[in-house]
Amino acid sequence: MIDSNDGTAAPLKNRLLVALPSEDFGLISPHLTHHELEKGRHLYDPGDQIDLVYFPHDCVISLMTLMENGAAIESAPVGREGALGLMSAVAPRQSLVRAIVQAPGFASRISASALHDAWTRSPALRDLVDRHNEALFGHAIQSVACNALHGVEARFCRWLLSCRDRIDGDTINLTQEFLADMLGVQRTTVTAVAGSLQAKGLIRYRRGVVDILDRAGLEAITCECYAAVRRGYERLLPLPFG
Amino acid sequence: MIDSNDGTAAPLKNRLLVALPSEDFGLISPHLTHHELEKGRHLYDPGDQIDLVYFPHDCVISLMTLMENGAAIESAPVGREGALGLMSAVAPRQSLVRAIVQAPGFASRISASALHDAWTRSPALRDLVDRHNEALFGHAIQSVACNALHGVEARFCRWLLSCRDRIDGDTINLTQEFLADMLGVQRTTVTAVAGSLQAKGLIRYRRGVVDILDRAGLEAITCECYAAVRRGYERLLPLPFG
DNA sequence: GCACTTGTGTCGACTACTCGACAGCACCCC
DNA sequence: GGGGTGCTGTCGAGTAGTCGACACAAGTGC
Repeated sequence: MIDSNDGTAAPLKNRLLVALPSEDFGLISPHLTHHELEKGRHLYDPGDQIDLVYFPHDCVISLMTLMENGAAIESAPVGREGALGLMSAVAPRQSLVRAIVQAPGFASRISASALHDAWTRSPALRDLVDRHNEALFGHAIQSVACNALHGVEARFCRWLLSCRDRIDGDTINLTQEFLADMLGVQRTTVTAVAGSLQAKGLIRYRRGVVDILDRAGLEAITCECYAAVRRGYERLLPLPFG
Repeated sequence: MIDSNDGTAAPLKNRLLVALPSEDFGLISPHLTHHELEKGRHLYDPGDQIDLVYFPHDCVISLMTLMENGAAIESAPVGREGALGLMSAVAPRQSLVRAIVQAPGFASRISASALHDAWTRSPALRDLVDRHNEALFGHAIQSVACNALHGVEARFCRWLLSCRDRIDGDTINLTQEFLADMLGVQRTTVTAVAGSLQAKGLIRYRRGVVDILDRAGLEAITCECYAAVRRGYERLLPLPFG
């Protein structure tokens, strides 16, 4: 448990923080604050200086690549298996993406400068940062292939499963419109796929809410990319998903 | 110029090596060897331990994500703006991808352990590695979006331009079959697009060879991703492309 | 000069997804 | 409880790209 900025305490679910040896965690814990992130909040836009690093506990942050025409598509999600802005622990960095809170929840936050100080003193932290960056890169390159080769249904399922791995519970709050943006497809296509998955009994949905009913069933029809990325995280990061 | 392993000398075109201050370069230059890489050679497969790091001078290495069905699609290219296996300077790493020589040419090579030694002693080298990894990540996430949103013609042009930036000359040796794999599309689609570009006078091609006739014309019909990635490299790495 | 291999052109049926439009329903607010 | 807003369902025309098949041409080796 860690102290919250509003006086309450909350469970420490972020895998990176949990994985740090206690003496190393002690270097950053005095600077960590606990925050509730509301859905839809923009944490960074491309070009923004990364001055705060977020360690999600039960929220999901989407890294969105922006196009000139205003389209924004998810390049990678960040949840309890990782952190947002971790590259700035090494050196000051600007964000390459728009980071938005896709699933609301709690995250621990630290200033990039405090994290950098700890980074200079903790080999364990440096190792963790390297591994995380490698896993995130692995996620990105798998998605490059996935978006070129796999159909919308498989990617839809992959997205749901990835999200599910990072939150508590089987209920995801999102509209079809939002998911269409994430996947870079038309909303009508999402409607069609969602209807088909519901007909198969894999999910149930209503206005702005999707319930996962049959996780194994989703895994059966998603593409190999889901498992490949997950294996990548599990290999490089000390602890499995929740 | 650097000495080659066969007694000849060759120009040092790799931007990372050129950017290193001379005292830092001195740390690695005794361990660098010069090699000619033939087209199609597999330098790494997924899971291989990265024991050698390659700094291309005028060749291009494709990082290919492999799928279970044997499909291999390019996630990112590496040329004179970067290096293959640079993450292993920080700590031992396994390759996530298949790395193949797409355009033949020369590269300098160093063992991962020698590079790591230099890395521990050279802040300039550490900075360069970080910047390179960041730029490569930027490339990957742009490609995630590009593959989801842009048509084959735009991606075809983007690929040609990216390749052109990393070699000397306007002639690229590749078959349509090979390019179809790179882009993750059918060969017949590549034939159609190539024919259309040739009809517009932008390229000329014959069996296994593509000549770029009108680079500006290609830039006009490629997607914004080409320029975005190039800007990313130029911002993070010290020197512009050749 | 001939056979062989390998790369390219083309055709046609098919599918996945786009894009615009509009109707209807669910939920929220007052 | 009624009105409005925003989410979802659906339709239809259109397009981009798939997939298999086959003919042909250009180089390669002998």
